[in-house]
Amino acid sequence: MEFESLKGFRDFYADEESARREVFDTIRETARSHGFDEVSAPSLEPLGLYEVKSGEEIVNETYSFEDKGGRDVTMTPELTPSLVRMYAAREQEMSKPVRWFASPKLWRYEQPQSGRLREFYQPNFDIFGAPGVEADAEAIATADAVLSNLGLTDEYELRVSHRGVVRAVVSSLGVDGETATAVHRTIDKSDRLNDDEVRERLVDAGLDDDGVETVLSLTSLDGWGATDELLGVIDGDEQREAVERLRALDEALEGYGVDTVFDPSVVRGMDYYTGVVFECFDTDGDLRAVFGGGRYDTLVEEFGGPSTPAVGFGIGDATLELLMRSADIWPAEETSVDYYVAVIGDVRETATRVARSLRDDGEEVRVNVRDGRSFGSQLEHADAVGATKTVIVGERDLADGEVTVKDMRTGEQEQRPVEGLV
RNA sequence: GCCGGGGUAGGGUAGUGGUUAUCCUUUGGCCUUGUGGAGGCCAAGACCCGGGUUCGAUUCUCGGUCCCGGCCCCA
Repeated sequence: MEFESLKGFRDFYADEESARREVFDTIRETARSHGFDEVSAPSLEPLGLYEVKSGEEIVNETYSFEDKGGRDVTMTPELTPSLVRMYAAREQEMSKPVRWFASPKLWRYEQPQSGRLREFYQPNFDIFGAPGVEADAEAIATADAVLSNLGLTDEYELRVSHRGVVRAVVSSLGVDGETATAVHRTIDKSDRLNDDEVRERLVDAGLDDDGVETVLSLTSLDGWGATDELLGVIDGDEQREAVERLRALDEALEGYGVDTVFDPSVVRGMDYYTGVVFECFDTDGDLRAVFGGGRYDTLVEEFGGPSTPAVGFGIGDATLELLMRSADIWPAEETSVDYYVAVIGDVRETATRVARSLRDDGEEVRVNVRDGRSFGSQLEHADAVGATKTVIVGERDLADGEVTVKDMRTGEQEQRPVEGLV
């Protein structure tokens, strides 16, 4: 084979695409049932769109190039900046809050790994113009509904935190720049590290003993009961505000019947998050985040729009597939069709008419397009392509103005008049 | 960007420094243009790419590439 697909890019053959489509249909239906309107955005954007607030790492991991007009452009590595741009451009004509759903393909130039590819799908849900905890809860509950509608139950866990918590802790340490970034990352990683490893990283970052102990007392917190203790780590306005918000969120989610856990190690990579942040992991802890999101209340304004609060999340398709496969609920990879029209003898014209009338009636129909194929072979083919029924159009029946409709599963068949088959 | 393990027909595999590279499956044809999922027969289909060593490389070696996994980062 002379050519193959690029590293980290996938071919979806019919069976695979059919399974993927089934999953995405469920996601789309969940979006609709939760009142999100579907939009879509360009796949190529000006590079500058991501330089504003996505974070340096994201920009380094993009497929970027100069186009023939000398513009620096980028294959979209995430959707939020595009949505924010779209929102800012038309916000005046839309009734708030605005709820958008989209399921774009995105691209990142990274080393492919389990649950990570260079081209992937990422269904996104966003709410613009609702500042309160009700919108946070609605976003998280929608994310939860997506997974439960897909058939997942206790295979996943929702973890919630607030950027204000980490921000307050870092500012109490009196550090900034690289040190602050290193502290962020260590907190983010702390779930997968033991205390000694966390301590080592913090010392490397340049924290003094008090600073290290402050961060450790934060990362050792776990569960909603620990929100009280947060105020013991740092007691300041920002911390209190974050704690109150998280408690209100927990309460609001009760109404949805959605369980979450408070986990101060949830930080999120995007620089634009400002408040509540959340992510979802498999319960076994083997996979990357299935989805992640949070509140970004300043991004719209930074993109030239009016001050607009926003909250949203994105679901990575690769990890979702891994999780569904491990739960054994990935849809069957097979294609199907309602009818196969078999042709025996010189009856092409009638067969075509039969196919047309079935299609006009909304059925999915595959008609034999190879004259001279043996009848046995046609039945075999009908079976192979997943036909529910086969209409046998043959000279013998046609003498009586009839065709035979065969149920491919039971093998039962009945004679039907050609006219008025439907 | 870095590190480790891999690459034999469409899928799964066996094997080898030297005749025609194994088996299962698949695909096409026929038995079979009026009854499929079974069976029989026939056919198609592969040593990732390039350099080196060698009389000879699919096999050894080096580089690349892709896949799998880990780090960084992240969905």
